[in-house]
Amino acid sequence: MADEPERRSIHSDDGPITRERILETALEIVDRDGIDGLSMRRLGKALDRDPMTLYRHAPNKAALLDGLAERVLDELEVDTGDGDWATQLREVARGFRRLALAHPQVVPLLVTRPLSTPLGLRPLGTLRPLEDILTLLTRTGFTDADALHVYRALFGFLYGHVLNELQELVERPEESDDLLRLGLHRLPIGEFPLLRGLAPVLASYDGAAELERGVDILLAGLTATLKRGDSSPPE
Amino acid sequence: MADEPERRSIHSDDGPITRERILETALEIVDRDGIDGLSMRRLGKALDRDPMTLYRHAPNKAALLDGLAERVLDELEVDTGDGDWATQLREVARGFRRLALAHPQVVPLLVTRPLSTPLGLRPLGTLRPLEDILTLLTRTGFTDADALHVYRALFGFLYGHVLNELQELVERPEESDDLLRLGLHRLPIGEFPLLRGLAPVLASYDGAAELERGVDILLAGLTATLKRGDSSPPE
DNA sequence: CTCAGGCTGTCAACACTGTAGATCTACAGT
DNA sequence: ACTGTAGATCTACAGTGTTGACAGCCTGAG
Repeated sequence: MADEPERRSIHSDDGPITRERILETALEIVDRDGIDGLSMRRLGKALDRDPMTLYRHAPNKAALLDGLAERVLDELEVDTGDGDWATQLREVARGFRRLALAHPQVVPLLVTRPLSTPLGLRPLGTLRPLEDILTLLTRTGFTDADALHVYRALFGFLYGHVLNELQELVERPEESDDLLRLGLHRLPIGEFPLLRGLAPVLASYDGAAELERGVDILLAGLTATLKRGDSSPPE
Repeated sequence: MADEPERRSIHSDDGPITRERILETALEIVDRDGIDGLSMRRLGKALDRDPMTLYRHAPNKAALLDGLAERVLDELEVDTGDGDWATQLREVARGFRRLALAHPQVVPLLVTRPLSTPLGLRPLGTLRPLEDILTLLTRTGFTDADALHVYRALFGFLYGHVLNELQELVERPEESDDLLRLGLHRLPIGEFPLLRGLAPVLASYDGAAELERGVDILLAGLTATLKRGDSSPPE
């Protein structure tokens, strides 16, 4: 793609480091080795540069992690066209889930990083989905405030669902018995009868279906609850 | 409270270290200084013991963090008596929120730690709420599987709500203007008109009310969605 | 009583972490 | 040609989790 005629350094990599490239390789490392696998030194080595170079492009490691979360969240697309708001929200939910499954190791960052930064000071990329959803909803008749509430409910549920699904994901494929595969065998039968009984259900967890069901519940609840008040659009 | 006649060591603290005491002071540290403020050495110092002592009671720092999450979650009470399931769930939601607000620094641990451990191998204390809610729901007529779905929906939403609320919590009290206090002033007016316009609403965030509204939506959606199928209870 | 074994606590050491400070290089503008 | 500046590199420091060897105590067996 990029092959500059002049090479300004001994390095085999092309050109000076950009924030983009840093975040990209950082994402690779995190995707592969988890968050704890990312250290400045390792990142530097992966970029074939001295680790200290990174501090020219980010003040902190924390800032770098923020950037990572932003970068991943940037891939979330929100259709702000004026279609059916319900299906649009559903599409957002699916997109978010897709994102989370593509980068499971980043999800803790995604849901946790914003805790450290006040809303207004967050990277713009992080706020884009919020603004998009607000426009999407207000366009179809929601109050600003109601739109905000819907956003909160949706992302509240999304965060939670994704965390739940990622938990459920851990398995031990070598075992065939559900109880064993899930590690439930160890639970005292007397104290956890229901949980143990649910082994087969737990074993056949379907995240996509679970999400759809959740969104169903949410949308049903939303239309039912918001009906009293302003002009909430139908269907 | 405790003043043993015989002192078995030079230390001013009483008796040998217990896992309980470790987790307790660890919780204090985390509540005060955040998760990053907790190191084995600091914890050791707080307990007036050599840091290495801790490894007699926990194999890892990770295990210690797990224990912390478990300890906090243990405070969640679930009324498994046969009352109105909806209000019972609502009470669980309130309890969880109370917990999160009491130990905001632990919340990331709470929602994130289980990701590393398969469900069945998690500390029993962590699974207790799940089992309790299952009994609570099945007792009132839900299918096992449906009860599980309800649990998932509820805690999905709870996790998300709590994360959202804690984000919203950050403020800067020195400012009086909402835009400034939230740091929204910096946002380009052209790109984030709605978000900026919502400053007053954002500034007057009421977590409790937001939770209630969320639970309203959830319960409304649940009763509406689960109605087709088995015998879902009324009310 | 003596002795072994197992907890609990302590110490020193290792490999690593994030990052401050100084230094070096190379290019841009006057 | 000189300077300013931004990027990159090096060194060094304080702090991290954890391993392995060692000392003391308590308990139970012989």
